[in-house]
Amino acid sequence: MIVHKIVPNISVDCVVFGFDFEKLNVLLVERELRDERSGEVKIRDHTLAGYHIFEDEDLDSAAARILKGLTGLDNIFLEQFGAYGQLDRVSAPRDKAWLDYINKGFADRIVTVGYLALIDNTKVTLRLKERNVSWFPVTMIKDMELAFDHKYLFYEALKSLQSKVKVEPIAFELLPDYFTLSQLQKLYEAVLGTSFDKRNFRKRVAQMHYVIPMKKKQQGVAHKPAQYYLFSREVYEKTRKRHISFII
Amino acid sequence: MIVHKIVPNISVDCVVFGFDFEKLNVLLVERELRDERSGEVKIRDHTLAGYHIFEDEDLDSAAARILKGLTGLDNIFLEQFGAYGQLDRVSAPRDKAWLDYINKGFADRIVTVGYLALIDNTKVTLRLKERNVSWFPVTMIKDMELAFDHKYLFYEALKSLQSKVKVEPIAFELLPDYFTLSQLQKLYEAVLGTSFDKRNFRKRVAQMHYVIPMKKKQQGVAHKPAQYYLFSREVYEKTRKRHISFII
DNA sequence: TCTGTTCGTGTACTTATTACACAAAGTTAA
DNA sequence: TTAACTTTGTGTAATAAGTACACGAACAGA
Repeated sequence: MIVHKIVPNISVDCVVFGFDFEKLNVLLVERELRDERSGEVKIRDHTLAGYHIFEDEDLDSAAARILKGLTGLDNIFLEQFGAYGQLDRVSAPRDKAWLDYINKGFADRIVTVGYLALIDNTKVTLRLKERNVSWFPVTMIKDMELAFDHKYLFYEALKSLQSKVKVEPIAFELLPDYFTLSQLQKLYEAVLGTSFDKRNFRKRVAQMHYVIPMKKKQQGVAHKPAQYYLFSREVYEKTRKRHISFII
Repeated sequence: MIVHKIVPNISVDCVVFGFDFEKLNVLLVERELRDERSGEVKIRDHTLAGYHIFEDEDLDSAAARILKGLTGLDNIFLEQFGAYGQLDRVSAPRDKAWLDYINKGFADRIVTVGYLALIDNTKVTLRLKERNVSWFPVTMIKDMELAFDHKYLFYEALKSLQSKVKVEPIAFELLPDYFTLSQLQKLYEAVLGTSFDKRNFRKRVAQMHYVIPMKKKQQGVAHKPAQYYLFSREVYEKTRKRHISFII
């Protein structure tokens, strides 16, 4: 087994989003510190999925490694949303206590690179419960305690997702290979926190020639079955408008 | 004088853009290494404006410090465009030789945070020649030798500028407080590498109510004098469309 | 006063955006 | 087998935005 040396002052943190066809969720890891003798819980809160980078890996690989460990998945959509180096980002008392406790030789001053990860919920679910990892609706985060500056990082990631989703076809990363238009609409609504008119939304999608109806329909639903669609990256690449001209 | 300790494995690099009313330029620092005895030039190329961060400053401050040193200006528009941590980004022979030469205790493996800086050319020019710093047209970069991975970083910054300029009113950071519509158009054209129809461009600008005509006109030009305009951030903030709905 | 230069404007056509309501196709349960 | 339930899928009319395209007006300088 190869032992990797960590870089003590550089980490990556992944904000992992998933969509359950109802709402947008984020993956968090529970953090718990108990008093050695009394067993009393001293810290119980949540953190993003993150860790230090290794000396022999680059940033993207570090993020991919962390996600692989957490979800078992490779080839997850991963994109940076920023680097964070505030002097006090790791220095709250609870966080210092935690770092003392795990005592892995991390520095006092850690710069972290934030990664946005989008995963297709239908491909995962299983391996999560092995560890104290679970999904939380993004609307719930505001009321939660998060470690370090992770609540701030989460909102940075969400903002980044919201702007990217308007301009790149990344929403499909959150959906299975085929999906209905209602699911697509719910996804956009969940990400952007708005709602759309169904007919107008579909008119728009109809202009995206890379969202292609399949022969398949829904089965076994207690209502008119919906048509399935798929996202074609090839068609996207070929037909994407070189929108050179939407100034603000 | 306070001596700051540097963080040996974290730097920031600034891609500083300026606009001279004709073309888009980028600020580069000349790097020269001569043989100690013969005086023979061993390395002569250019680098971005960058340096290691200090232990007692955050990333944004480090970038601001570097720009202040180079241009004398405070309050420059500064925004991250990414973090770069490839294992080999600093290991080309010429770059190793350089790092040996300056011998400042930098690490072999440096993660850098890229900052995009936009400056109003009319406010600077002076202090540049103090140091071996000068403007280069962005179109010339492809034919230049740049240190480390700085050519790559430059193109990353350019891409980031190109996408941001379509969606945020940051172009104005590159212009003086008042400007003509032709200057604004030339700027968009220089940044995006396209050209626009004059009438259509103006129709568009007319929808941006935060671009406001002033009483002033150009003077002393050998043609019909142009109206000056200004950018109002207040009006922008008030009237900006919450464009919740431009899916791709 | 003539030349050269850049400024500033309008129209006709096509394409997108918005607001809004109801029948059709399934399942389930009586 | 029928009725109730639920979600799907569709169209129109009116407004706004995007595109392609050409010429007179205002100034400096010779």
